[in-house]
Amino acid sequence: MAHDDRRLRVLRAIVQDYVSTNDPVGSKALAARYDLGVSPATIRNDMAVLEEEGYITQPHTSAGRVPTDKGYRFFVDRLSAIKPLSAAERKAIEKFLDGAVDLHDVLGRSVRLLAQLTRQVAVVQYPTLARSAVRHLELVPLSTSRLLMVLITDTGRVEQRVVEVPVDTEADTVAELRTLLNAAFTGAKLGEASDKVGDLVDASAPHLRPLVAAVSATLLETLVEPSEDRLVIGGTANLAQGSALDFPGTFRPLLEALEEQVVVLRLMAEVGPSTVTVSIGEENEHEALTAASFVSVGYGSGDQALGGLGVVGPTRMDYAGNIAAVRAVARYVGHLLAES
Amino acid sequence: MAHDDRRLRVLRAIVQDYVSTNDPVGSKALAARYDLGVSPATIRNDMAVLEEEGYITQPHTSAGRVPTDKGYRFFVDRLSAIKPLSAAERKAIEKFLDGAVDLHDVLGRSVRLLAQLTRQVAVVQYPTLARSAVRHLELVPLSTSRLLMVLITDTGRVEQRVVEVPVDTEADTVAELRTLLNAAFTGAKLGEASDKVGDLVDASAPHLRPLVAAVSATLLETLVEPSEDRLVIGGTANLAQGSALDFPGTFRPLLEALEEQVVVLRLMAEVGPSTVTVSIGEENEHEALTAASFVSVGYGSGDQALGGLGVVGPTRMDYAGNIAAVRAVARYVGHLLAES
DNA sequence: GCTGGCACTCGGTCCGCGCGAGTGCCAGGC
DNA sequence: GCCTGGCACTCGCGCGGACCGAGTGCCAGC
Repeated sequence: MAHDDRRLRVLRAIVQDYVSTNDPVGSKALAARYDLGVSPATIRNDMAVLEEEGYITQPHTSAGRVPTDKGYRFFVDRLSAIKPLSAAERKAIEKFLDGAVDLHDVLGRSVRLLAQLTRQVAVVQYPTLARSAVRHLELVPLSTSRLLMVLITDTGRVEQRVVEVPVDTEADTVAELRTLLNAAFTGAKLGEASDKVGDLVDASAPHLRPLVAAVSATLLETLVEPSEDRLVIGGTANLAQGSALDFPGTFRPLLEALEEQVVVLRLMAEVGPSTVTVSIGEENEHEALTAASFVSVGYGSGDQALGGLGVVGPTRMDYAGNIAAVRAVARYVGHLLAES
Repeated sequence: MAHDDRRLRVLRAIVQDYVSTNDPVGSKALAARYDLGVSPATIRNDMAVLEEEGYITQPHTSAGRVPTDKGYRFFVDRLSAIKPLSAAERKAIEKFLDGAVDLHDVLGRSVRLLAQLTRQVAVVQYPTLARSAVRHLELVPLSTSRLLMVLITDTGRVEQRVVEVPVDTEADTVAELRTLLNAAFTGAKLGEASDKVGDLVDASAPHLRPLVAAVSATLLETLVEPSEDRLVIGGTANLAQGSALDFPGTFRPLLEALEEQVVVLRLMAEVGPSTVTVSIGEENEHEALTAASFVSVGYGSGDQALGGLGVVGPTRMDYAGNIAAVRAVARYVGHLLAES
């Protein structure tokens, strides 16, 4: 009804106002700045209801209202149209990401870009190995009993491991082994590599078997932590902005949690491609993030995300803008990775 | 003389006290806590001299004294014995760095370790490519006109670049090319690679020449920014510690400068192996660092540093401890890199 | 040349007060 | 029935003054 509708508009106005001014917002200010068509007194009544329902709260008596996590959640869920980026912004994105020479460069630029667009802390995950495919597997002899295995994926990741081989190995054997392994693995998703290993060992010539087994084992090891998950973080300077205002006490725990990576990776694990996930304040399980919001999305062209990226900031953030920015950057990153 | 000697002891006591308490230190407190053998009044006289000479200063009248940059410099230059790390600390270092699987892992652990030992922001530079030697050069055909060049160095760095080749190329040709390039470059320092390129092109079979030229050019491109210099930063949370106390205004500019990397890299460019460099406050050219000190050293077993590492913190830091920690970690990193 | 004493300075903290923003409630009007 | 204007009330914030104490510089005496 018209009733609820107005209340929604009031809530929206409160969120917008608070996000931009960082001051608890009162009924008079609302009436003055937003064309709600009613008097402050009416707005007060609505605000009382909104407060009772838990969408807003007063920091103290005789102060204005501030959205609660629930209020932000409601607001975010009703964000009808994602505001598209301006032409200038799109231009900036292209210009920023263009000319990246490799994966590291692409992700480094992305994180800087995202931090700059949103003025928040940006986080970009490397493409997961499990969902990448083998482009090439290289073996470099280090000594007769040690090989350097270098895995190159189609997403541009490179992992290297030293393999201790059980028997002394000559150059010819290594070449044989390399050919065999590449024939078997090139083009295969790493997540499915473990299925192939058994058969591959059985099917190899006897003198290669222990070698195939050793290298395959090392290959599979790259799929577990810590190498599997890597993260680039940027824009932490943005935290120092209104830190005192936005984060009670200090934001040290937040920085620590970000450096831990684990926390962020867990959040990122849930993201799907093209659907932006927003988790707000107390919705975050980790304690250090209960005053923060996390906007994230997967990137990658297929149906399954190769990795995730997002921004972390105070719950008092420009959700519409950040969602748009995160989505746009993810799309570009997806394209760039598909291209190379 | 005994005179100057006592004054030095007073300065040292002031530095130590201020570092540990973060309070401007007065004559009475000094006399009480440090066994200087004289009364507060005498200390006051010494302090007046030290202030006149520019080693200490008062934040305001009726406050205690605080060391100036010059005071810290003097103190650092007279740090007679570097206090060795405790056995427990050495143990911790070994334990922390042990089991690293690759370069990324080694440097990531080092930066965390250093941040933890010093409670400052830690910075670790990747080994410079120019001073690394080629371990292997791999070429993976992407299409008939594009090759993926993967450079693997003896320091564990891996760089990849797409090479657009001028003519369509078949698998056999690529194999030839790979053999040729590896024969030429394997074991060579990258810094000296440019000398070889000319001769190599001339000496190659005519059908390979444009390919050799293209790949060599790309190889040399890896030696310039931005790929040449990479940095890992950790422990930024430590900045949030006493930030308000240690950094006037906010420490935002400092975080920004760290993220820029360029500033730190320039500082790092000057470090030599085994000689710890300390630059204090205003000695740093970059404005954001004028309230900070930087303790750095090169790592690497040879006579020339492969890269640098260090810590950044307020001028009010435990120089002796940080120097010891930085040096110890650098030594371990050097060993680890030499091993693999 | 060191020491104890003394007067002085001045920043930090606490307290009390007035201001103003903002609220809740109520009676009246569309 | 819902909105509106009016009104009394609450309470955080900012300001100014007073107090306190740490610390200093100076000086006379040992």
